[in-house]
Amino acid sequence: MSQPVDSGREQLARAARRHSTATVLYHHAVAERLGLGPSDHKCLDLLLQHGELTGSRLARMTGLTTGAVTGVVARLEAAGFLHRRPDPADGRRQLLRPVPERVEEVAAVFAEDGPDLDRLTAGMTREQVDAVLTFLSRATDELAACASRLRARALLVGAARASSRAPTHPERAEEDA
Amino acid sequence: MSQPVDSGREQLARAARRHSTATVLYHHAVAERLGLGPSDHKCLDLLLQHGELTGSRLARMTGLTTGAVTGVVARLEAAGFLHRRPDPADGRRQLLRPVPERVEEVAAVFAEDGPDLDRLTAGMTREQVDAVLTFLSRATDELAACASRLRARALLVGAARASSRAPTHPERAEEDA
DNA sequence: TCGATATCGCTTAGGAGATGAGCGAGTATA
DNA sequence: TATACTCGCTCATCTCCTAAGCGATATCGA
Repeated sequence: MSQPVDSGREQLARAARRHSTATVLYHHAVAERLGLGPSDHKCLDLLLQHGELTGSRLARMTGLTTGAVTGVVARLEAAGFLHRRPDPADGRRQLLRPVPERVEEVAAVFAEDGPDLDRLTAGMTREQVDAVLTFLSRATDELAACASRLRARALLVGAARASSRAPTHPERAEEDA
Repeated sequence: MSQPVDSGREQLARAARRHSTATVLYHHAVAERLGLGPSDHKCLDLLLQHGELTGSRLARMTGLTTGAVTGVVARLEAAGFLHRRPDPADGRRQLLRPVPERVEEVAAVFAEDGPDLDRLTAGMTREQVDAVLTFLSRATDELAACASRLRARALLVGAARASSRAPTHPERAEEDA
């Protein structure tokens, strides 16, 4: 292996890649455990992190069409994970928020069959944990930005193919995640 | 907020959760960019990390049925991402391996629209980067183990429902990922 | 103030992809 | 050698996503 710096970077790239794959597989397994599809779980996750969202916002964040989101919301509501109410400020909108009791069940799955954070940081100093925290936070922002870039580019290609005529499709990806 | 320790743990949990969601969304966006479905991308990822796998192993690792894997392999092969050859040691098996040239295209997508690792670790000492590396590595193992546990449990439930008669379904999840 | 345009969530038709079951071929075990 | 298992594949079926378009509401411009 070349210099320690390059070796370290490659090591990190590999580790991040493997971690990424493991995360995706785990996320899918959790969804199945909850009796949800991957998209449903994704949306529920976003809902838990944001507290309250509209359907269109959810569509923009996930890259799903509004039609797909309608299905997701219907399933999540039927399963009792989600409560919806009309937006008092905008008659077109629905405000979606997770249902606390059901959310606790989700949290229970994570507690029972999720990674043990204490074990992950065992033997680390506060400074080292902070470094991990910084890395995760930066990576989250980067990933969200990259995903939005990728989706925006895909839309441009799609728009070029269909030329003008904007469909129901999300007009532009959202950097927020 | 309570004690700094608890606060730190919760902070880490939240960061990990957000990072996880962002990862899943990014993974999906990359798949679309490559013209692949999420499962296809997942399998390709595993193939890239392991070099060569059999179909049944892929099914066990992803939790997909063998029927689904047949479709995944057919699509990946048609798209030129994958080469397959019969296992000389076992006439039933097919050995699947990624095609180098196409893999470079995938790598190009990551390079162009992937997170910049240097920026993520900017300002960190070697020791801090090592901490991140340790965390990622441990988390990867934990996630793989948890996913396999979840899937194994789901299979038990399924087996209890269908009682005996094992289907084509993956008999047990694999810890390896 | 009022018409034009956008956005919201929903619906529908159609298709892609996953499941679940079962098959023949090949391998391991008794 | 006979039996049980594993491999990858096929088929019918189902679920979920896309693409397109609709009515209702909101916003902007003249």
